[in-house]
This record gives sequence, C-alpha cells and structure tokens, in this order.
Amino acid sequence: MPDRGDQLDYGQLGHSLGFLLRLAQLRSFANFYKDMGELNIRPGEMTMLFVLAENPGVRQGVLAKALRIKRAHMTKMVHGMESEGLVTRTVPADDKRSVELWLTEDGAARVEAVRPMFEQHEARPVGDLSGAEVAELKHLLRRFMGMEKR
Amino acid sequence: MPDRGDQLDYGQLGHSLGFLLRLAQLRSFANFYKDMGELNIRPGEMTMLFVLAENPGVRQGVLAKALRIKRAHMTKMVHGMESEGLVTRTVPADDKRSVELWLTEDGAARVEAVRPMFEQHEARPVGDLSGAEVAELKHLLRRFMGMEKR
DNA sequence: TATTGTTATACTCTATAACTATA
DNA sequence: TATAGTTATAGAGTATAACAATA
Repeated sequence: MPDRGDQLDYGQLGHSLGFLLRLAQLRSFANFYKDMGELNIRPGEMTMLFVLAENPGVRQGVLAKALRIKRAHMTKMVHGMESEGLVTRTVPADDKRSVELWLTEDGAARVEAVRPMFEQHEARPVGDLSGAEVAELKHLLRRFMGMEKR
Repeated sequence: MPDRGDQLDYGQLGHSLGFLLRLAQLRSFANFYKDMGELNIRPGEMTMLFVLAENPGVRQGVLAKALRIKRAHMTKMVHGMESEGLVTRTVPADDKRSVELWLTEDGAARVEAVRPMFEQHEARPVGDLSGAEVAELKHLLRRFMGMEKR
C-alpha cells in the first residue's frame, strides 16, 4: 500500500535549501503572472527595464553579469528589446568593443506604466507570512547573496 | 557620467522577493553543481530519484504536481529514466489510465550513491549565514510554501 | 464528460565554442 | 594575448493543444 493518494513526502528534500528555493521561486513567479499578467510582461523583461532605468548607460556585459544571464543570451535579449524600440545601444569612444545600453522614451514610459502594478504586487501579502516575516525572509536572502551585512 | 564601472544598482528590485528568490536560486544551483558536479547529476533528476525513494509507487501525475512539472514534460523525464534503467512503470488494476512509478535496484543504488555527497552539500556553510540564520531562512521558505505552520 | 498519460509543436532559457574587432 | 560582443548550435525546460484509453 505504498501510494498515499495525492499526498507526497518530500523526505529530506523538504529541508534542502536549494529545493525550497526552487519551489519558492516557482510560486513567486506564479504570483507575478497572476498579479501582472494582464500587462503582458515577464519577470526577465521587467528586470532588464527596471535595472536600465536605474543604471542608464550600463555596459552590456556588466548587466549580464549582474543578472546572471550569459553574454550570448543577453545579445539576443537586447536586440529583441531594441527592435521593440525600448532600448538603444551606443558604443563608447574609450572602448569600442563594448556597448552601453539606454532606455528609449518608450522604454522609460513602459517602466512607468508597469511600476505601479509592480509595487502593488510587491505590497501584496505573501502566503500567510506576516509583514515582519517577509521582511526577515528578504533580509536573509540579501545576506545570502552578500548584498547586506549582518 | 552614467556608467559606474562594474557596479550596478538593483534599485527597488533589490527588495523584491521574487527577484531575490531568483538570484538565490541561481546561486544555490551553482553551489549544487560545484559540490555535486562530479557525480554528473542535476537537481531535477536528483529530486525525482529522492522523491521516488520516499514514495514508492507514487502516481505520475501526483509526482508532477508536487514537483511543479508539467505532465507532458514528466512523461519525457520518466521515459528517459526508464530507458536508463532507474525507474519502472506499472499500471494499477483499479485505474488503468494511471501509471505508478518505482525505483529499480539500480535507481535505489543511485540514490544511495548520491545521498552522502548531497548531505555533505547540505551541511556546508551557506554564504556567511550562521547556522541559525540558515535554519530561519528554511523555516520562512517552508512557511511561504504552506509546508509549516507558525 | 472528465481525467491520465501521451504526442507534437513552439518558445524560452542555457551552455558552449568559434568568430570579429578592439584593447 | 585578452576582452566585449556576436553568431551558431545543441540541449534543457516550459507551455499548449490535441489525442486515446479509461473512468
């Protein structure tokens, strides 16, 4: 009688940080689509736009490294967003190998169109975690990433 | 002077739970490959094997739902592992539509071959988080997933 | 009618290596 | 020699819909 219907025991995986992060990320993305889906935007695209709004003229490779996207893939993403008229690329005089990225007016407008709904999404309750628990979770994740000292 | 070299400001994304979970998951997978890479196993495959070890005879659809894998993709994964001789599929008499999954002897041996290194991996320090912080992080993630009450 | 697994298709993301132009 | 971006290719992973067998 091994099958317990629809119940499943994660075993020690249920206490594996990697597995928990994987599940949590999937749930988080599902929440993102539920809240933001009607804007027809995806997490990766939104990340790019927001980071460019915050870092105008950032070099393409720096962006790729910060977002953990491979350079080859970044090329495709950037060209895609360029052909959508959201970003422009310039080659700086002091290093003609590199490319600087800038939001176009349309790109900046897209950011401002998305931002309110994103902030609403971020402010929404997270499962049945209290506000303090969410803050602590974010703090620990930032510590994990080395983005914050104790 | 918009470019700040290799520094990049995540802006409000740096406090977005979804973005932090995304970064943390990427780092966690990188750690997984660093620690376990020589076993030539990937997180998804290991998860399948461990869950089957804990839940012999689980129905394929139940497994797919628990691991957030689409049924169509699960079919491919299961057939792949079957052709590697790691799992077997049986059709229960009481519902001939469904498929029950079992580890083969080789599959069970694979689990036991991987487990020690996995436990070592899990025991390793996580960034510069203290043990108590890691425990709290896991607790909050489990709470987020509804796997644990307050 | 609904569900389980399957097949097929398309798209996204990832990984790798070779290439160019510049440094 | 090394680096930044590009191109090409292959492989995972994901999403969707249509289908057969079964409930």
